[in-house]
Amino acid sequence: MENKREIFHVLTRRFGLLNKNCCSVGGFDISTVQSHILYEIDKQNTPSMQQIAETLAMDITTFSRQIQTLVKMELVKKTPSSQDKRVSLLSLTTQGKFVATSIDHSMNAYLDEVFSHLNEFERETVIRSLQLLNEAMSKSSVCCTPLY
Amino acid sequence: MENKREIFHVLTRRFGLLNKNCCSVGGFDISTVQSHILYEIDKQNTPSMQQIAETLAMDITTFSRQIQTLVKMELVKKTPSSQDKRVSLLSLTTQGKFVATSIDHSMNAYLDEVFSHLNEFERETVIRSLQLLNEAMSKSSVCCTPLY
DNA sequence: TTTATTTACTTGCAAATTGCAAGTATTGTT
DNA sequence: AACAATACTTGCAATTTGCAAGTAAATAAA
Repeated sequence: MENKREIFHVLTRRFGLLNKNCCSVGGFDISTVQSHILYEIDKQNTPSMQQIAETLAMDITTFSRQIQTLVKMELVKKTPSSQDKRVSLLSLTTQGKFVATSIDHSMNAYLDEVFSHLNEFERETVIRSLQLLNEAMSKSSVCCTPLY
Repeated sequence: MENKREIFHVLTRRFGLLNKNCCSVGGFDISTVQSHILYEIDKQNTPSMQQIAETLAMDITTFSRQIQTLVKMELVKKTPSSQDKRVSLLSLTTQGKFVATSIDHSMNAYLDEVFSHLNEFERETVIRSLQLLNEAMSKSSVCCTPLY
């Protein structure tokens, strides 16, 4: 299979599957989108709604409602900014942090299992290549603009 | 970023974006899922519903309805099998074939643009690595089982 | 051959997700 | 002070999803 599209088609689907079966942690049933949101909140330093929505290239209204859900689940906390009262700053609750960490662990475990089918050299090459691909996509004008 | 999860998180999101902005062809507005369905029908030889649904790891009921939509759009044709009257064989209409081909072209163009940010050596390494990754995922027990 | 089981789908909800339009506060700008 | 811009939030309405339950045909068992 020399065809790039073919490779990406399969890869996309597989990533979807990987992301799907990763997100049930201690009674919580987290959707893929929600796990991405938790991940980004965890990574950034008390970000605003806008920030995360833009990073994930999500519509702000959809994002707003997802956050409402996550707040109800007591995984995310919304704090009004003292600087700018329009802004809500996002952070993980203790529970949220726990869930995010758990997902991170299981995702890494999944990935380790996947990579165990490669030898050391291949593993390193693949990782390096994915980084290169990420960089290429970030430079691309046709897609993938956010997610710096 | 040595963290595998980080890499996959970003890559997953970027793939999502790439897949999203690829699918408006001549008046038709194709969703990502639908483009994947068209792709697989085109690839396989008059497959059954089950076959495609399984390949794409989709719930058969969801799939059934997606096919109904695609049939209404006159992109897909459903032919009852003469061998087994329970089975519906899927094929692309002329229009469907055209749409599938157009999407394929534009996806490849997007990918070419992305890869243009790499040099020849990197390009080949990355492609080869993605193939390796696909193989590793196909061997994995934790995910990605269909999509042989 | 009749009866039961499995297979290949299709429909009935009911819930979740999405995005555009329109609205509410704030904040910044003439 | 008046107007525009920003950071969200709500009102739909369409789409998508999956489990349960149903139909019809094929296969296995009695």
